[in-house]
Amino acid sequence: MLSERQEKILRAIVDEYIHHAEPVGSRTVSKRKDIGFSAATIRNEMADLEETGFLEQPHTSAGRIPSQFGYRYYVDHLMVPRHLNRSDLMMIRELFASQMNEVEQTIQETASILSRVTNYTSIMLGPELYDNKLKYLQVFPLNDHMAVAILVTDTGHVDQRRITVPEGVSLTNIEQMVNLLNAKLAGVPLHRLKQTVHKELLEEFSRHVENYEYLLSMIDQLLATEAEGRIFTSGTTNILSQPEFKDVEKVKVLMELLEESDTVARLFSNQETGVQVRIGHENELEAVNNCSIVSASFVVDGRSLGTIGLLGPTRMDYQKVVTLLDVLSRNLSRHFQRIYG
Amino acid sequence: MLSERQEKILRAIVDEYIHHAEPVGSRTVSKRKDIGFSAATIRNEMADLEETGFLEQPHTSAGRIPSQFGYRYYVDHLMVPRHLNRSDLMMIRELFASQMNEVEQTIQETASILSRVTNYTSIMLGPELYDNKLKYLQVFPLNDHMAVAILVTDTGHVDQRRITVPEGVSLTNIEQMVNLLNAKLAGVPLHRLKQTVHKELLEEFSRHVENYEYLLSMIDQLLATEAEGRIFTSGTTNILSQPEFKDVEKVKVLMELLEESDTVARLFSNQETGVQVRIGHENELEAVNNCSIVSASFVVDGRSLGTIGLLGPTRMDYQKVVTLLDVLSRNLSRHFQRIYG
DNA sequence: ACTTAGCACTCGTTTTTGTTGAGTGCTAAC
DNA sequence: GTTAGCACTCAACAAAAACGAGTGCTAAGT
Repeated sequence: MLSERQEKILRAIVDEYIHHAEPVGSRTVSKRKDIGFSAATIRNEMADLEETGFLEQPHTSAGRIPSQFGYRYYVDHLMVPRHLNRSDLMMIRELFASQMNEVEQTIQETASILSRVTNYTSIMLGPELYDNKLKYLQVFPLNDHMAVAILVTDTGHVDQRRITVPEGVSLTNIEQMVNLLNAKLAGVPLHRLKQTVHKELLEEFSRHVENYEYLLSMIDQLLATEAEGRIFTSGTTNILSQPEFKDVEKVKVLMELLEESDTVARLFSNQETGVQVRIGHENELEAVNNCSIVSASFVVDGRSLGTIGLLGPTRMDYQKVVTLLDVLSRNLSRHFQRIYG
Repeated sequence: MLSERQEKILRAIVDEYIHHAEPVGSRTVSKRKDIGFSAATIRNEMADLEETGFLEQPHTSAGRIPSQFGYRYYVDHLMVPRHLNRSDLMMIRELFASQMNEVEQTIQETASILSRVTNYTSIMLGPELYDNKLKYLQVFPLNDHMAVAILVTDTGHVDQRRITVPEGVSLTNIEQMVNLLNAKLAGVPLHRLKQTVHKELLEEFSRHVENYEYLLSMIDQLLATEAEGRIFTSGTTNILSQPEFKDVEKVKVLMELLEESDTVARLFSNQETGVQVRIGHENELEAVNNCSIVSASFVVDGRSLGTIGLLGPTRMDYQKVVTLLDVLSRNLSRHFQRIYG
């Protein structure tokens, strides 16, 4: 356990390092208002803190920087959630006061604000459409061999896909099919559509719909569950402003990671309630072992609808970021609750 | 005018520099198979080429690098469009052999291939929906105060938006409205929808539709022409592999530029037929004065449908890039022609 | 008249050496 | 238990030296 004085010193060092990105020396700490001890005393404590693993020394004659363990302690016990400043609050107020009907739009703009306010890279995972239920299905023919299919889900998401119409299928055929599908598939989760058709409806089809063999390929195109682009990022370039990423090689690793959507999804998915902080090695992926990821999910009717998160160096302004994500996720939850509820 | 020998030398230098990114010395040139002169002779010619502005010398005792003027001459007169290698050709074949019904998907995947094959950043401008004509309009109510509107255009593009239903508007109202709008707006270009309603249809509305005042706000939401995300990029991180961008600051400038979609659209828009090469200062924007942009547009029924382009350092593999863009744009044109035609 | 070997010279890059100063650990005094 | 003082360490910066790729010029060769 840390003494009160040690905590004071650790907090001071983390604060200092977060803002100046340079090893903190004993003198710097002792000069702070909230510290009443001489540099020498601090030095002794710092040596202890290093021994216990809270601090590290880049080299013998340098100041100390927090270890990842130190950050963890800071986040868990030392930091005081800070109030947001006026202008940031205003931005958020305005965002949610404006009329945003589209889920995607809301998410994208939230991400944008988040990255602008924090100067980190923000990432948002949109809702999994996966288990949304089909509400309505429609097909518009475009010409002899092409048509547009539209799937509306219970949450109001619209999925569209262009499909090719097989030779020998008439408009009436399509209509019949669509009617039948609508009657039978309403309420079925998207990811089970195809399965349901193949297992339960084929027979029915053969009885009610002419030419049904030709229609099969069309149905399959229609019901394919697509790999969806539900990831939104903003402020990717902010990474470039961080001193820990002045080396292009490091930037590259991160950027490439951000381009792989499944990796990002895995990295940011967050089942917990409240704000979650993952520091350095607490992240599975090696590429982000010197980064921190802070995330929070937003919830409608008790079900997680998506996640909102930030990616930055381990030297992250946790105080600010945590309150910000807390506020934003609550706002998002409320916002979507109002739309869906 | 350049002598044949000078052309040979210039070509050699550009080739060499494109592949090794380092100033080319007289010895290196003289050692090439296609050159039959001693280093001393080359040196003399090089001095001349520098005087005429085709070459530059980073400093006194370094080799020469092509000037932007030199690249221009190379592109216009010296380079021989190279055949694509087998594996690249295969990739392209496969791409267009696969069934791609979605315009967006096609474009995105083409961009992806383009960046992988070239190791530059690829950018594609999708079709302007702007003057597509409305084919069909539909509204699905989601609950008492929300609905989804779907607009299908003559080219088969589907636009969707979520709208709020004003207090006091009934389902019947909506149906009436949609029917009337469909009857009156079919064939009107998207960007003139709103205008058309306000100028020509308001009176008609008041006669045929109950509660039409309440519906007005809904119509406006419905017909708003949105700023569309028609830009696709791929391989942004490739920039980071170029030696000319080993300085983070330079990367930052470019990356930030790539995040502004209107700037990108302006930079890449290309009205010409065939492949267009813009070298360094030939680009208006200062931020890309040390970059080259090569682009080609694809065409359906004589109308440009979009542009496909590459962003890289002025030291770009023009031979490869030009043929590649040529092939891809032709393929794209043919592909879309088949779908739309 | 053109080409080329030879050589002195230039200048960025790399290596070496020297200097500085922030910061430490330890000791001894308070 | 706290703090002033001091010797010590070591990265960072700067100056100096060595290196070498490449040039321009000259003079000899064809």
